[in-house]
Amino acid sequence: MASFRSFSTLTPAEHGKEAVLAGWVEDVRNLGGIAFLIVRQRDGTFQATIKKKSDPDLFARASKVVRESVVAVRGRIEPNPQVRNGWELVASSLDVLSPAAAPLPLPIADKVGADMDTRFDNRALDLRKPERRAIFRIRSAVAAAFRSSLDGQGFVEVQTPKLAGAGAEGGATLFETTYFGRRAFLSQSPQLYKQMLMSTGLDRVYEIAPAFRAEPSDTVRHVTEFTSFDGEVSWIERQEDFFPFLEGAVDSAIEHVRSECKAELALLRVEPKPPSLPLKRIPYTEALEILRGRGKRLRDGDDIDTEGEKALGQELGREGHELYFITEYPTAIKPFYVMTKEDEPEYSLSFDLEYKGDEMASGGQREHRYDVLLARMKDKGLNPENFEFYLKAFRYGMPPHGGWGFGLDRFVQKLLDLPNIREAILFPRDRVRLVP
RNA sequence: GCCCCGGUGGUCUAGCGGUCUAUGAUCCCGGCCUGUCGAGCCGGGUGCUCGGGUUCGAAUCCCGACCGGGGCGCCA
Repeated sequence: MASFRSFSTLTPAEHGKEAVLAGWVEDVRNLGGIAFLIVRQRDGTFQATIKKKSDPDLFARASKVVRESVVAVRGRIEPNPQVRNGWELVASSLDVLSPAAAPLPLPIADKVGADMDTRFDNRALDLRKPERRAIFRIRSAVAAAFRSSLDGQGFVEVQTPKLAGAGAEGGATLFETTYFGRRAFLSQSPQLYKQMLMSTGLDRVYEIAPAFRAEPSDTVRHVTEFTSFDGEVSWIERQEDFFPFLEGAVDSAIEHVRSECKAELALLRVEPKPPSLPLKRIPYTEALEILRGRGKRLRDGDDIDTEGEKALGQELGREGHELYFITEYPTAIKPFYVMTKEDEPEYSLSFDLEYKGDEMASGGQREHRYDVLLARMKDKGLNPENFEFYLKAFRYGMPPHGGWGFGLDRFVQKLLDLPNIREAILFPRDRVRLVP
């Protein structure tokens, strides 16, 4: 059995021949003696033409098709310069394979818009709009580029558990669930697991997987379930040693999207700028100086707040840097596993990767020395007993290593200048939305 | 969690004490039209989130609940 054809695969040699094409009816235009069905497929729309004179019954049925119904149209492909594609399907028969109910809960081809909430309540219909689907083709291209970039450099793609028996890094709020009567949590990060792998010989790993945060954040850049692109690399001598993997992956994603998703970018009216490597590195203390120069009051050791982060994005954007690292954050505001600078322990071998003034990734070199790690854990008020499964990996020989956690959804948002991270997620989860 | 703004036909909006048996568009239904491509023209259809209160009178003002948008905190 042959499947229905996509019209974009038709060749000029098929002009003049019979074909059956299926799709969604985007619009029905009945002009009295002639009617046009605008039928949408994955790559666009084609026109089916029905003449009353040649088949009054077909004409009557075609005129009554409810918009967004799925139909199959049989007819002859006739070249016609009057039509947008240069050809039309002159129909001889029409099957309504799945009629659409009316009215639609959401406009698709109409001239009016819809609120985000209405759209996400009817996401499957919302995604019928080509510009919505374009986002996810690009998202797919981004993930493919990440994979291919790292696969080519000896990385192993891994999957670590998303159900965990213990909380991870402390601070962050975890979703709690039950596991055959025991307490369990949804993973907020693969951090501890990917580090454990560093002790095994799987010394370059990455993972693209969901992460869960039970933080009641209500912003355009937070959701409770997001996709994290994590990487971890062993045998580094300094933090800088693994930066090329991350910036290389990001650069290749932008390049890949620019070359492979031209139609999607045009539809979304965006042109991501390729960065130039290596990306600019700005030490935290320098970032503070820049912000002080703009009149912001900051003391050494203060975290850079959202306002400051945006201001920095503007400042660096002016110099042509959309993507840049902020390095060497104060140790106090970083997790226990971060390695401190040897000469200035109040600062750490850590970084954030910023894109257009928004945080894409954070990471750094990890503390691989068992005793120091244990001490750091206690300093942070954590009970090492709860992390025994993790510490075991450090007790018997752990290479120096470092890595990152990178927000895929957030990256797609900033890449395409989407106003809200939810636009980059098929079925977003936030504080209030759990359905669909 | 805090701050600001908002909830009007299926959808998106105007109205912000009486002139609202509520505006416009889109949509849906019916009619006309043989080349539309944001099709056009004519007619019809569907609505003030909920609960209190103020008032002679509430879509409109006040209080509360629920829901939504944005900002902050937090972070990917």
